[in-house]
Amino acid sequence: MTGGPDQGVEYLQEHFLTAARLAKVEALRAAGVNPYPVTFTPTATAASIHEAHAGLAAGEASGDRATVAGRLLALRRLGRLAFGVLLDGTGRIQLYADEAVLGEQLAAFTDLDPGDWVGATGEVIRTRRGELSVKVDEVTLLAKALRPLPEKWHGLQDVEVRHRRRYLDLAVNPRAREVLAARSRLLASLRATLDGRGFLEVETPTLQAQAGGALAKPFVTHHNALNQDMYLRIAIELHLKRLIVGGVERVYEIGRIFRNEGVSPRHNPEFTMLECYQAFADYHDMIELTEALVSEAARAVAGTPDLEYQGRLLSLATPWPRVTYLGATAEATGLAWDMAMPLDRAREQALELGIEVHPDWGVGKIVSEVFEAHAEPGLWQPTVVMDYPKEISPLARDHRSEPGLVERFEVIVAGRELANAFSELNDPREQRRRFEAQAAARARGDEEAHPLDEDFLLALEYGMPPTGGLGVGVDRLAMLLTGEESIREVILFPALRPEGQPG
RNA sequence: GGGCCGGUAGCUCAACCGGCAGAGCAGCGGGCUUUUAACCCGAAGGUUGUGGGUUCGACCCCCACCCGGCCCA
Repeated sequence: MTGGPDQGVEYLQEHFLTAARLAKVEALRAAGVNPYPVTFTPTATAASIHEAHAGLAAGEASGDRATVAGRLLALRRLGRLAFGVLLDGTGRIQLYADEAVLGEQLAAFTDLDPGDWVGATGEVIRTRRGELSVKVDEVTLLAKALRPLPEKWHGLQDVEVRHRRRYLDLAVNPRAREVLAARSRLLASLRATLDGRGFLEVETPTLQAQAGGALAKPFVTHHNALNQDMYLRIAIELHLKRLIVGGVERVYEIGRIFRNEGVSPRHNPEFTMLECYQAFADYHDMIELTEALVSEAARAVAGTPDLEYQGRLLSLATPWPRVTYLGATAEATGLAWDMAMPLDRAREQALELGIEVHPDWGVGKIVSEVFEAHAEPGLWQPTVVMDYPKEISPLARDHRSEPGLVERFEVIVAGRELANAFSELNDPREQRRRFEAQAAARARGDEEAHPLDEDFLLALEYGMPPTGGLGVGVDRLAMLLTGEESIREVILFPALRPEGQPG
């Protein structure tokens, strides 16, 4: 890749493209013009002008004056007149510059470069060719760009550069702005739905002495003053439950969590999770809440629950079908599975299906591997999969009627997990036993097993009311609602390796 | 971690079997008073990701490495 950060001051002075812009900066300063003035006050936006003058006929002048500010995307010079394309936060508006109006000042306009930030004042007109424009009588350079913009027609195509320099992607590719805006509407919708139901939004620690609440490997860091290793959180769960213990009966957090896993089109090491907890609720209540959150978000972002994803129809319209975990696994494999089956038979069936079985695994863990490999990928339309094995769910309450299972569901959409929820385990002694089983797995070398969290147990011992809890993968939801197949397209600055040093 | 594909001018892309590395846009000079991928004329712009190797000669073939994309585990 060229034009990288390795190319500093010398590059700007030596390269013919940037040298030309530097020369313009110096010429402006010599003429007493500040190429980086302190501020500027526009009176209109591209969108407000288009809205206010939609009815203006071609060749007509509106009589209205407007001051706009934005980035110059293109400049077309035609002798004694010129046209510019200005992009502001709302869209594009044409600038029309005429020597008959500007006189000597036309040069100030035609000396601009695409990429420059510009303010312009003039009458709103529609040109003979029908383009709504500001007929410029005053132009101000707001910030000089020293580097050229990517190609105006093809935009910026290189995926790596689009991600490393997202500002360029946003400047020249309208799609980048659309995705950013869609994600913003998604977050606003999630908050509105929860706020409307009386949930309080909180922020809990991302830097923790112990990383719990999920089965995943954490990032380790170090606190110098305390001389202590710390972990970046892998879930929000355990702190929000402490708040439920304290009597905050409806609480949520939308926050970043960190998992030390490989990167892929569907995994970024840091990603955004919504978690919410509701006292006096169980997992049935959380199904309804999940449906509300997702269907409202679809309406806010896409305007409809009926989407197209990866070329296939995908309807988020509720209610979603409910299936059981064991039932879905049985249907996908043609084999019967239950928690009381002999371990040997579970192993044999898994091996038949090509699943490699670890000797420490119980029936629950084996079934979960089978489910993930054979059942989950086939679930395209949103499906509520209920009643998970206890062995893989150390924080969920025992099922009220099914031994060996817990009251937990996941929503699977497009073959992937979108949401995960439980009737929360609130018996402190049972929670301690679950943690102890996890600690044993950890001692056997399972790096993803849950650590025993005494501080969380202490909280539970003061009493947590019956509670339903829910986690929703916000990035995955953003992907569904925007039709993007890579998580890197819905994260503004996805994790990338540092660029290699040349030489 | 493994396999496949890619990295050429600021950007978007060419370059046949190994034989002088090109174009469009952007930039520079000139022309042009209704353009919107403006147009016309002219002159420029390159460590072909990095480092080795083979060869009379390498963008092209070989080896290693870096970055990215896709697939698999």
